[in-house]
Amino acid sequence: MSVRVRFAPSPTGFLHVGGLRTALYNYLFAKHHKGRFVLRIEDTDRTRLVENAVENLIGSLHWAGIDYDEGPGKGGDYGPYIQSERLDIYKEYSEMLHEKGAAYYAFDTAEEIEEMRKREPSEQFTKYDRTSMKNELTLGEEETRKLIESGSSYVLRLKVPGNTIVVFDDLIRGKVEVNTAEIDDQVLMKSDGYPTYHLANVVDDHLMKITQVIRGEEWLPSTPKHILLYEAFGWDKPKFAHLPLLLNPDKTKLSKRQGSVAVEDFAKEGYFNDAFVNFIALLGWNPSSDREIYSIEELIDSFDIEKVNKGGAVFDRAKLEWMNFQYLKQKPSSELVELLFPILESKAMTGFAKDYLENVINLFRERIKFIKELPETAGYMFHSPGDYEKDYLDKHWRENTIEILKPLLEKYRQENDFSHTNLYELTKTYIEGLGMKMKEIIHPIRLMITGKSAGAGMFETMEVLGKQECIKRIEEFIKLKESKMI
RNA sequence: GGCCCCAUAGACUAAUGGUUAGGUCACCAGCCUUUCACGCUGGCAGUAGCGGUUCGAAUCCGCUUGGGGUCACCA
Repeated sequence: MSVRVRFAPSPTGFLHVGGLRTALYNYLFAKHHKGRFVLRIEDTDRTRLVENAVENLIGSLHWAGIDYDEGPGKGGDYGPYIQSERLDIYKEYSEMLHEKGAAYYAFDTAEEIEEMRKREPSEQFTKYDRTSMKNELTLGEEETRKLIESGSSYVLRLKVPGNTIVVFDDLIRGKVEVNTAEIDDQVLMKSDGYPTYHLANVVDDHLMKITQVIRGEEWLPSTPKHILLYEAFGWDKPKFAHLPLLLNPDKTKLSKRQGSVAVEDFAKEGYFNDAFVNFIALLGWNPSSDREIYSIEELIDSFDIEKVNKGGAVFDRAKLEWMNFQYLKQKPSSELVELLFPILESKAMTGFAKDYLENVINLFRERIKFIKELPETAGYMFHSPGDYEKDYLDKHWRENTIEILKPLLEKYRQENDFSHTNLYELTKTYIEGLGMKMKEIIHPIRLMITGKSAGAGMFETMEVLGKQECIKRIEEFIKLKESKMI
C-alpha cells in the first residue's frame, strides 16, 4: 500500500513553528517513501475562524518549500479537502455510528453540563455522566425521536465502552495503553451540525486513505478515542506517530508569550527558508552524528520516523542564527543581491549597479547575520560616512598624520590599478619607506573612508568603492580636518 | 489532582548491551590579523537518583524524583 500522510491545520491564525515542523516531518516521510502528502483544512470550529488564514498557511508552507500533492487549490481524488465542505459526509457517518449503537444523542444544555461537573465531588476527572443526563439512553428512543423532530438542539456522543484497555503502537513511542474508564463520552457532532475534530479526523483519514497519522504530541491523550471510532466503524486503523513538542526556553509548549512563533515572522526577520527548514528538521531528529547542514533532498533521503526523539526540544534562537549564518556564508551573491534590492529601495538608497552590490555583499557576508543589516552596517558603501567615530579618531589620528598622508594620496591619484593587492603593495612600500608600520596608516585611512572602526579589509573595501570615491572621501576628510570642523 | 508521555552537559543531538560517552550551538582561552568579523586550535560541561537483570547497562526492568501534555458542543 502506498504511503499517504496529511498535515491538517485549523485556520485560526498564522502557521506556527510547531505546525511547520509537523508539516515538514509529514512531507519528509511522504517523499522518503515516494508517497503522497495531503493538506487538509480543519475548520469545524466556526467560532475561531480567522480571515485569510488558509491563504496564510499555504503561503508559509510555500515559503518553506513544502509542497503538497493534494489539498485546497490543488484538488485530488479524495476531496474536498476543507472540512466545512464535507458536512454531508460527517452527517452520513455519524448516523452510521448511531445505527451501530456506538453513539447516542444528548440534549443537555451547556449550563446543565456545567452543573453536572460541579456536582461531581472528586477533583479528579469529570466525565459526562450518561446515566443521569438528558440523553437517548435515559430518555428512550421514542422521546429522543420526538425531541429531535420538535427541533430541540442536540449533539451526538460516543458511547465509550466501560473498563477495557485500548492499546495502540505508536511509531515513535511504542506501545501506549489507556483504560476506557479514563475516556469521556466525547461529543462527535456538535449542535450546530459540525463534527468535532475527533469524528472529522477519523472519517477523513479513513476516506482519504491516510496510512500514517503524524501529528503533535498534544494529540496523544485523545488517540484512544480515535481508536475506538475506527473500531466502531470497523475500519483499518492508520499507524500513529506522535511528535515531541517544540518548547520555550523554560520547557513549556512553544508559545507566543515567549517570542515569535509565526513562521511568517521569521521570514520577515530575514531568515532564509532553507536554513530555517534545516534548523527545524533537526529539532527532534538528526540523521547522523557529525553534521548539521543538510539540503532538503538529503533530509528526505535519510528521514526515518522511528528515529525521531521522544522528548520535547527547546527552540534555540542562538543556534537558528548560527544556522542562518552558515547559509548566508555560502549562498551565491547573485541570489543575495535580489534580497538587497528591495531593502535598499525602501531606504531610498537606489542607483547602484548589481555588480557593485554583489561586491558589497561579498565584503560583508561574514560580518552580518541578515542582509537587511547592510544599509546600517555597511552604510558607507552607499554614501559618504557623514560622521566619524570619535574614539576611533582620537586613538589613531596623530599630529603628523596629514603630512604622511598627502604624498600617499598623491600616489593613489596617480594609480590606475585600484585592486586591493596593488593598493596593499603600494601603501606598504610607501609607509615602510618612512620606517612606519602598516597599522599606523591603515586606521587613519579607514577612518577617512568609512568613518567606522569596524569593517571589511581596508584595501578590499577601497577596491570596491573605487578610486574616485576613495580619493574624494580622503579629500573631504582632510578639508574638514584642516578647517577644524572635526 | 486523574490519566498519558518524556528524561545524555545551559541548548540541539549521536551512540539501538562492550566507545576514554561522539558532534553542533552558546560560553571561555589561545592563534591568525589591518579594525570588526570569519577561520583555526584547545577548554569548560552530560547519561536525574536508587535498586535490579547481565561477565558487562546511557542502552533492558522496577521504583523515586523532575519536566511536559491532556482532561470542552477548540483543534
